[in-house]
Amino acid sequence: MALNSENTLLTALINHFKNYFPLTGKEKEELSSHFRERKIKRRGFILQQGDVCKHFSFVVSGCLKMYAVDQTGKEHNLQFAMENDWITDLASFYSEKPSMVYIEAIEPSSILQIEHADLLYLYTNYHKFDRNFRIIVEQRCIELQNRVLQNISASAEERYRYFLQQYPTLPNRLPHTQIASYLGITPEFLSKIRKDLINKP
Amino acid sequence: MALNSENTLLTALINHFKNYFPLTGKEKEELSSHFRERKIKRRGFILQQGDVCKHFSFVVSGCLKMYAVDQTGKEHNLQFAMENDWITDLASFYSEKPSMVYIEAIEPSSILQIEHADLLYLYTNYHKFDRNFRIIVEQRCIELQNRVLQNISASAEERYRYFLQQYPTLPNRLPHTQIASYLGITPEFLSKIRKDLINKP
DNA sequence: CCTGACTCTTAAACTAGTTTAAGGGTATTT
DNA sequence: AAATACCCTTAAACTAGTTTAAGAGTCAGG
Repeated sequence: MALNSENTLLTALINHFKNYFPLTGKEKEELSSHFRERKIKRRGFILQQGDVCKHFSFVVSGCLKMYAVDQTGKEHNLQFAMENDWITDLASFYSEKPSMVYIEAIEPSSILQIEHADLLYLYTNYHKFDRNFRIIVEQRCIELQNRVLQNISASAEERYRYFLQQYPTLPNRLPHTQIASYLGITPEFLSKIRKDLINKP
Repeated sequence: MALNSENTLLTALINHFKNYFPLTGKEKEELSSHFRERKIKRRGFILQQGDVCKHFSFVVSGCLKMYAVDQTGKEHNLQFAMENDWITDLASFYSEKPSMVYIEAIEPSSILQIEHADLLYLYTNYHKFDRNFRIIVEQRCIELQNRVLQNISASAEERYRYFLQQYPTLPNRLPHTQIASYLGITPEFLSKIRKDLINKP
């Protein structure tokens, strides 16, 4: 497939890589031949528990969530992925074992996906893809470590304030139940926190 | 510096890389010229809050912890690093900004450290280092995500049981106050959990 | 050998967060 | 247009986890 300026999804990805080590012409061509565009409907899944996670996905537009479901049926949100975010279940993707989580679209979304074998091909043949994905994963690591720190040291109210700072647009884009699930509290208690914050912001 | 079989610290690192993409002779030589051995006393620091984290460290023996200190002076353990673990404050290391955390030896430890510029040199000149560190960071990411899931979905008792599975040797090697700090609970409550577990294991 | 600094435990009083239940609002489906 | 499902809030009763305090055990240092 030839590159052209009308291929807006792919140009979003190429621009994304400009934040790291920008791609050469040949590397861009490899992107276009190994990434596949996909539109996901609201409530559509790109991964279900029990399946092997076959793709590393880049979100061009929309919003997805990754979550685990516990024995009692409750959902626990591990990640929201919006424009220019990556999302995959790393544990399942590399081990090729069944995943413990779901990845579901919260809004209608456009994504670009690469399959496991194709990503390995890029890693093997282009130093730069190993490097750029190293950096992408490092940044995810930093985010996760901050979140762990919040979880072990901060109250629910502090965690919510931090969430608002980090994702200012999300409370308008998704139900509060989803945010409560991300913070590790009940929707009822989040409602109380929000009421308290109005009185003393 | 020439490689020889007496250099036990470095051979531990070379063996470690055999779990990923094993190193060539030349790459091993680069290790020996860019990693520096260090012995750290119990309670010795390799990073203090406010300093820039200058090293990526590989633990050959002993045990270190990374922790943040909150406004009230309480410590919150983010990571324990034992034999064959890596430890660094990624956020500070790559941004070269002051760190928010401490890294301190819990036991007398032997480590191998590489400086920021030297690691960039290895990344630039050897595809394999970018690749191996990508994999190392991915595994850390998987660990952190599991820990986040525990934090948002499981009770303190469940988290402690999971901790025992993951680090069976640690309760013998370090004070329980350290474990409580890692789990995000008070030492008093951990004590209660331990009592309960004896009665109904 | 003694002292002081940590560590672990127990227990009572407290607080942060959950559960259960109910009511009203707003989309989405039929 | 009605019906259903979902979402948000409130409140009362409950439970998980914290705080404060006190006592006993253990270890390193003078």
